[in-house]
Amino acid sequence: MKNLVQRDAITPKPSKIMPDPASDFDLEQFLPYLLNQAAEATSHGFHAAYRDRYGMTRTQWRVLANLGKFGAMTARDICAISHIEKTKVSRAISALESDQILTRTTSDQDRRVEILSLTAKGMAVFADLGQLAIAYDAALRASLRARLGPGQAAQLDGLLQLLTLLSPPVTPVQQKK
Amino acid sequence: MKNLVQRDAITPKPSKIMPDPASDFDLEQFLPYLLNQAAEATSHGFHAAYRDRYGMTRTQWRVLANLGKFGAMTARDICAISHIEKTKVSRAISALESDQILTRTTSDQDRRVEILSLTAKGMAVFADLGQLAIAYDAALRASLRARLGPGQAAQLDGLLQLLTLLSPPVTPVQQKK
DNA sequence: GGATAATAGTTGCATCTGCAACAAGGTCAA
DNA sequence: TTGACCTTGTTGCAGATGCAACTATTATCC
Repeated sequence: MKNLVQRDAITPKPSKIMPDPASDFDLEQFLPYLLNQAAEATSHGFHAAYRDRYGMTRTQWRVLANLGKFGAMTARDICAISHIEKTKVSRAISALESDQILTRTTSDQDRRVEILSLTAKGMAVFADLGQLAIAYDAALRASLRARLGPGQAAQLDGLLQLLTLLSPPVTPVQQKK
Repeated sequence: MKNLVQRDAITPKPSKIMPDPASDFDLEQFLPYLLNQAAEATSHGFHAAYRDRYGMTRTQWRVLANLGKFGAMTARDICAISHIEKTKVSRAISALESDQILTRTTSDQDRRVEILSLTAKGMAVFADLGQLAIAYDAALRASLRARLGPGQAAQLDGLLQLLTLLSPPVTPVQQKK
């Protein structure tokens, strides 16, 4: 490895002097990278909605959206459904509780568990943001369809869901400790 | 909205008492959400690689990958290519410099600009992580193809790139101030 | 029963992040 | 050349995050 000196000090392009394993890797085709780019780009546009209107975090918005969509459930359920870290969920719940968006009730069957349900205010906020989300999503998909035709665009959801399901088990790069 | 009390105290399923605009919104079809899920899931698997081996951040890894792939460039270029916030890039660069992964040289033409180039060590690290990334990506895509057939799987990259390009202009939900 | 392990959720702490404000250099025109 | 303005990159700071360790409760199994 010692001989890999600054390449542009020698030749403008990578020379064939020695096989360069790094050059096989193309960032722009690396799936995690592409997904992150697309996720950041699309999320950022909607960020203003929950932030400016209700001072909410992305995590808070997601917790709200899960409760709004699926009804009362526990923090654990939200973690399982959304794949968000439990501490993130825990803190989002605290914040949403202080803002009177949701209430917690300790379960009778299992007193470790707290059942979360939206307040009337929480439901109203969800309804409001839900409307905006629908519009935003529709605009995104319309642009996609306009450029790709309905066929390709329609497959996106399935691909993404599959990737989400697939990923945890897929060959971990290296043992975790 | 007042009459929407805790639903499970009344009926197990949402009643039809009043039209509920929120119910039109389906989180599981919201593109930013789907993308984030997939991005988090796939990125997390690779996280261990750059973290455990080199103590690197996701941002640091991306800056490294860009420099490795495209050669010497400025912080601004990295921002433009990767759509990462400039402060994030700035701090990643500082960290990578302390770790002797890259060096900065002030440009002669424009002394605001700093040209970043990988050191020999930086190239070695990039080569190492690049190998792992290729394997990881290949595993992901193989699983995709196995479940969807080569046709659909092949379209994913294009869809994601398009989404990334498309997103900034797409109807901002609300004016930013 | 009672030790042991598992589970739900929280907290401490170090680090990372986003945003606004900033310094330093460049551009351009009158 | 001077001043208004743009651009590159950094910093201050408040807040968000990840991870490990923790409490409280329930489950398991001898």
